[in-house]
Amino acid sequence: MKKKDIKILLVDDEQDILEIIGYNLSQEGYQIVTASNGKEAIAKAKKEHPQLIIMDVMMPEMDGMEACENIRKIPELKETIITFLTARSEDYSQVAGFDAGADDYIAKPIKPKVLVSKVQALLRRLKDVDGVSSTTTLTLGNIEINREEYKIIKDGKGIILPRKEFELFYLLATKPGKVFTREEILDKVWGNEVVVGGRTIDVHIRKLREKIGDSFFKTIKGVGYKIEF
Amino acid sequence: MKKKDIKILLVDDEQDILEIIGYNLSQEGYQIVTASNGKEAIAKAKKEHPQLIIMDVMMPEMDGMEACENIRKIPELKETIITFLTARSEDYSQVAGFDAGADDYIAKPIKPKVLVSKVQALLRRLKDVDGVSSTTTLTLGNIEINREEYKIIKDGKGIILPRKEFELFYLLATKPGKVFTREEILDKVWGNEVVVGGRTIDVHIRKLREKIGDSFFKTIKGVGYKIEF
DNA sequence: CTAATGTGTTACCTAATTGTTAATAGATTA
DNA sequence: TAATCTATTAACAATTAGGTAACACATTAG
Repeated sequence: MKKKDIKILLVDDEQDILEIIGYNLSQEGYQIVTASNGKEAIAKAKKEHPQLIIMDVMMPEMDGMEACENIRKIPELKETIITFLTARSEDYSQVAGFDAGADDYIAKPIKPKVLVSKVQALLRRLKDVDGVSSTTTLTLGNIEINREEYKIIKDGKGIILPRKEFELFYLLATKPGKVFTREEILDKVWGNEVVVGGRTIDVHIRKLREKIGDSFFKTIKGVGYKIEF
Repeated sequence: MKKKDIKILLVDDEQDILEIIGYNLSQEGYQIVTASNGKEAIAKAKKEHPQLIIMDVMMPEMDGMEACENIRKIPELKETIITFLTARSEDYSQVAGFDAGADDYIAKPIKPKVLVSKVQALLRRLKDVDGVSSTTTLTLGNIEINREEYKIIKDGKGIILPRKEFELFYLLATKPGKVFTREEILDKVWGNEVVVGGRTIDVHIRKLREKIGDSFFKTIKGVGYKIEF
């Protein structure tokens, strides 16, 4: 999904804030929709199906919490990320409207830069922003890979993998059957600047074979590795 | 807490505004106390212990900011919510106000209806306004987390946690199983601008492990921490 | 058949990460 | 004001992940 396909709903009763935030985010290429109270927010959310809602907690008519609860009840908006704008308060737990179903919060006063990077972080959860896939759970056969929990579940049993092994396995699992060349693997798991020796990948594959099962990993000589099951 | 037990201190140098706001809020059943400058505000705040202070920024003698800072220093008034009245589109005052310890601000010109609902939203933090309980407890397994009292109940026994420890535990508990990166933890528990040393999180995790039980907390090396039970 | 090339395996080293304790400064409470 | 609590840091210990060397094994070309 491209940035310009992402719609953000801003909800605040103060025009100023809507303008400032709206300006900054539209500069980034996002589509902006605004509402100035909870009721309006619900209506717009229904109509526009935004991917992200940034909403003030304190608002007349219907406050953010309430609106959030209502929005959460709408099936089409299950995937929508809702984040609150809250007056500063020291405590995370007080502020985070988790019962209401919020995903995150942003504390006032708002610095545009912070806001933008926060929004980007939130949207990273969505699939393929700018081509970078970031799905959280992969399932292949009897194996489940949970990125959020950093673990895999095979036949109901959880297996905890160290970071590199996990990343490697995860990479291969994103496209079962596809052969990943060593170069590709190095690039994606190790990063294109790191230089490692020639046996490094093999050793990691070895460990995966040990932990997950030899049969899953196929070596294509002279080319690379793939996963099969 | 009932509405009529809630005391609101209004501070403004214009008699008209005090009257209008005062009238509207007392109509709602709140107790109103007024002051016409910063010094008076501090005195009344000390004496009356209002739950909420609505204060103009621009005032003779001592302006709102200064008064706010002073009030914040008074221990008994730690819980008091302070909100400013500001002329519209002075985002300067927003930022500065928060620095002074304000919780929110209301922009002039003030529409009574908006004001009333905003006040209600602000007071929602207080327990049981109009009998609407806002007590929320998270429960996971045999552990109950009560964020109103910063305590958790494990196997019937209450454990009181210091703020940070509680916030950290609470954060992890909102999504059991999910791995929270150090970055994420810092952002949410410590705030996005605070910089703390490298061992701070570990130490807090350690204390939680001591108090709640080692087995709940999983370290994912190179990634972060998660709760499991 | 033998050399050349690529991969598998093991054991080991070390650098990065986390755990632990105690000390200190700052808050908070009595 | 003293007496506690908290949050943070510093210093050091423990752990583990990641990487490599060294060699075994396999495959293919000539």
